[in-house]
Amino acid sequence: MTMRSESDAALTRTQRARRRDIIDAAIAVLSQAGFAAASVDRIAREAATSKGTVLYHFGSKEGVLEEVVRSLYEEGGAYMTERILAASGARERLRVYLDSNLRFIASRPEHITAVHRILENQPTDAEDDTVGPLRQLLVAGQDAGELGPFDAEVVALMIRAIMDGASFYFSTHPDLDLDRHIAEVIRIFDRATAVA
Amino acid sequence: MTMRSESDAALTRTQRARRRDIIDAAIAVLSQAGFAAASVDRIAREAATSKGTVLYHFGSKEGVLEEVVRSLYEEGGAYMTERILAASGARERLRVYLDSNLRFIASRPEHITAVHRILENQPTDAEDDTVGPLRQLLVAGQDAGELGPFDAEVVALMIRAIMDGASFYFSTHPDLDLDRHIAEVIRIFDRATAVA
Amino acid sequence: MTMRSESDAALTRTQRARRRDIIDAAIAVLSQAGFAAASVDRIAREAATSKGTVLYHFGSKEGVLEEVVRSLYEEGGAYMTERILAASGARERLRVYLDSNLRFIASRPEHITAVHRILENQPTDAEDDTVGPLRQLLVAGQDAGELGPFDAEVVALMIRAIMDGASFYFSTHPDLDLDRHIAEVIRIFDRATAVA
Amino acid sequence: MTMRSESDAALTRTQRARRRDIIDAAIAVLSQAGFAAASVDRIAREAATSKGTVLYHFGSKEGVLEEVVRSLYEEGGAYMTERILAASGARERLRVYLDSNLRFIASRPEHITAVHRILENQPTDAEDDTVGPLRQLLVAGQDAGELGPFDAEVVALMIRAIMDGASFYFSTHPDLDLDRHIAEVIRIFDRATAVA
DNA sequence: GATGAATGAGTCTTCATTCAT
DNA sequence: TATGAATGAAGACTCATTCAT
Repeated sequence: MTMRSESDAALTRTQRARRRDIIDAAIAVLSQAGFAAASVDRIAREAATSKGTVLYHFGSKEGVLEEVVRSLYEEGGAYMTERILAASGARERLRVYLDSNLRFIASRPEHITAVHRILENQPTDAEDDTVGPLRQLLVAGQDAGELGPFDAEVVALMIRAIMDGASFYFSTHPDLDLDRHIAEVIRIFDRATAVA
Repeated sequence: MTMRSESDAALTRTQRARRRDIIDAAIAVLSQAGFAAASVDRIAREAATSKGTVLYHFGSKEGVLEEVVRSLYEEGGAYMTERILAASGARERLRVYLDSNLRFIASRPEHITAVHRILENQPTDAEDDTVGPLRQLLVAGQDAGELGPFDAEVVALMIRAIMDGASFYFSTHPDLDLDRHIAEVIRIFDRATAVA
Repeated sequence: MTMRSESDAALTRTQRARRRDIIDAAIAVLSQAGFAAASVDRIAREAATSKGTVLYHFGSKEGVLEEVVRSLYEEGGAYMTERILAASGARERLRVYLDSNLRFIASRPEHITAVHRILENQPTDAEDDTVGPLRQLLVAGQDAGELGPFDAEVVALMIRAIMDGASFYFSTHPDLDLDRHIAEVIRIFDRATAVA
Repeated sequence: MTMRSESDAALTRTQRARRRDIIDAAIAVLSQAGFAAASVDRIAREAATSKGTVLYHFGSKEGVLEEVVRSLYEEGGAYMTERILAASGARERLRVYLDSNLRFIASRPEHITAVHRILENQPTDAEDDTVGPLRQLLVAGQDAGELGPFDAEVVALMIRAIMDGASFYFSTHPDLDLDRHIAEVIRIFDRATAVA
């Protein structure tokens, strides 16, 4: 074991870069070749390194996949949370939720596809958490009289389903008019949640 | 050949019944344990038979999975097509589309989850075909003046995404009030596609 | 078990024909597709029957292969032995040996290829017996002063090797001038065994 | 990288040595137990290693067998080609061909048997190439007036057949007098190809 | 007599992981 | 830090054989 202090920034930076390379490679293989093809060896070759090195950095294949998932959530949270919190009013917050979510999805379709494939192939499915905050947002809007009397659970589910479906559609339609697409989704949920 | 009564089923399974058992087992394993866990051996044990028997009847693992997919499409087509064709007018046809689709999904959530997992783990993804007919239905309604000036492609995609998401939700919420859920979805798309 | 007397010629004839069909199918598969491809199932399909039927008639796969070998030896013996015994003098007998052997090989190249493939893939190799009679023929000729002072063992081996090689050559060169080929082989061994 | 002495061989096998071990094991199993018995597992055990290691080094079973064939051709070419080219005159060249060929066969009968078994069990058989050069040698000798008016194709085939048969005979008769055997073969073909 | 169905043993191959260097 | 080598577990598939009908 080599000694390595926290302040040894040069090495740490190298290490981080190498980890980033491997995660990027994993994302590329997962999104382009599918879950079954994403072996440690294939990811290593995509990252121009060796199987041993991948496992040296992440301990196990599961470690790599967890980092692929974690980093997406981290980036997604950073991207969306402040935008949504900055919005005032439930209606505006819903608009920003849809807008920032779809823009984030469009900005990294491969990463999102990769995470989908990982989650679909894992026994643990506790995705319900992603619906909770959204439902709360809607219910708060209804309580405040800003949003109409729709079923918040159903609408939240619809929105989640549309977000999940969007990544697949975006990655297969690179020439999409994103602004128009987003505007249309917002318009429809504006109508769906209107008070009148 | 001796005549066999229906009640003799335990001893004299016909080939069709054995195939059905295996397909049911494959659906159960795929939906409950995921694609990666769905080995031929696991499916065989779930069907209370042997690996060799599964491959004897279907030739290969791929043959089993293809039959899982095929049988769902067959059943789904039979279930929905006549209902939708029977409807008059684009608005009514859209309602029937949503209703029959969601009822079919709710009637066999495991089968649908299984097919999702198979398609997600296959290289070839040409699911766009499922959006085409729906878009045509919407455009026809717009041309006839029955439906408003929304973006038919976007709405069709939203509907497809919601259908795809529904099977997961239905299978994880068995106590769901299906009628209410369906009514809400229909209400929202009624609004979204309203002329005014 | 059905009763079947020896005089029940109709059934016996059927049975013999069926066995013959299966042996012919085995020969065809072995010679055309190789030993590895010669599964019971493949042989059965080639014979337009079922795996169960093949095993019913021959007990095991080994039984089929043994019959392929046995029938060739039987036919070969019947074809060659009387011709060779009818020849007078060692030199003439050697000529007839070469001639009848090569003609027999040319008459059923597939059967001979099939037997080669079987023997090559069996642990038991006691092919030396085929050289013995030939060596005796040569030695007798030398003792009688008809043949020269060559090494009988080596010449016998050469002849056997040429016979073995001939079947492969004959089956890959159907347009061969057999008479000329045989004449040449005889001429060479006439010279090789000449007294002077 | 530490310097390693030759005597350190037990601990630090180089990849080439390990590959050689596996090829030797494959040759041993093929020649002693036959093609059907030559499973990857059996070869691995013969090489005192594991199935995984064999496939790690050669990629597939086919890769192992190809190397068994390739290495024999390489060694045979190196052994014979220079000797034959060094000979002057067709008659002398034929003698050297027979001599070097038989000596090479006698020097590694197991390897040759192994290659025979591999080629016999492969669909593609284009062994005719081995006859071509030999026939050319004979025809050149006839054109030069050194060799008599025999059928070059037939004689070439006879020689090839004898070479092929020799490996089997040599491996089953380890106490053979090789020099005498070779001398006899050469004598016979000297006579067979004599001008007079 | 004949055959469809079933099965267990054996084969090749992939792959995540461990380890020595 | 990095990696080549090695390995065992698991998977899909083939196939000879058994058995009930």
